[in-house]
Amino acid sequence: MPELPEVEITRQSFAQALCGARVLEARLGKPLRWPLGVAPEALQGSVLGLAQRRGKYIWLPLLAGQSGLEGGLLLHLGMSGSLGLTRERPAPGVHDHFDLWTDRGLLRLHDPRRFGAVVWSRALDAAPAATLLARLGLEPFDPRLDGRYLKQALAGRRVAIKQALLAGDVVVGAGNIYACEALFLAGIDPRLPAHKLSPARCDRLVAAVRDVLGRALNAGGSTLRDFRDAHGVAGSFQMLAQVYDREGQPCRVCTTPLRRIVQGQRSTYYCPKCQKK
DNA sequence: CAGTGGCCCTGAGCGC
DNA sequence: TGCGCTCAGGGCCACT
Repeated sequence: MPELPEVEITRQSFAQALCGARVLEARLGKPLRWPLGVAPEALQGSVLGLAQRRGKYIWLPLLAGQSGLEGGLLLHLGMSGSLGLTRERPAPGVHDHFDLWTDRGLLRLHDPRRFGAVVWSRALDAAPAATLLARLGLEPFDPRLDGRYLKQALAGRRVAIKQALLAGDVVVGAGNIYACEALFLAGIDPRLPAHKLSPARCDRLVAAVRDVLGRALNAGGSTLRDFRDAHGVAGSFQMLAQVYDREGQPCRVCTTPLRRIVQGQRSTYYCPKCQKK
């Protein structure tokens, strides 16, 4: 479900409300991608700081308060995760795998596939958080990101541009849907070897990534499926997918039937006419 | 080093 | 209605 816009909207939807909240209890369900790394009881008494985002990770600072542990939780929603913030604390369902019960309500991770994670770390710049974030590329709206940077970062990389974008070690945030959409907007064939992008096309791709992610953010997260923020509020549907999940359907620009191919075991959708090598 | 494929897990959708 | 198959918005890791 969640690419950068969805993660960011999720973060925004609970960050203020929980900043300053005291942890009363933490509970784990089934194992997630990685172990929490600390006994849930140890989180009791900590005070939550303001949640931050890096790539598709959310960092929830934990301040020691009177009796708690100092550090934070690094959260990832994986493919199917979502966070909910509620006043009450209903009994957990089978797919509710992490609860943070505070004096301001319940933050609950719901994640059927369990590719998501909640990992305790003593600091954002200490292991294990720092290790997980180490290989991330620039944030899409980082002013240092421009065509020149992209060109240099892609130098010597023979993988297809779609896969380079998805890898997240150059720019973070564009997952499978938005990577397809950005390449369509930029008019670039997803199979093009990354190092072959001209400087002009690097400029266009940076602009396209920002455009797609920015519009999804403005629409309140996605747009494309069933995303809801931590209050259960759905995103608006202002951003129609141009190519994603539209195999065989006419390109909205030129009416050519769109194609689906597989790259790195992930589906790629593109327009064979609008997107060039 | 860059690139490839496997894998973690559950649920939805489809053809038969 | 049920079964078996494929696929799904992510990303780490082992291996070549």
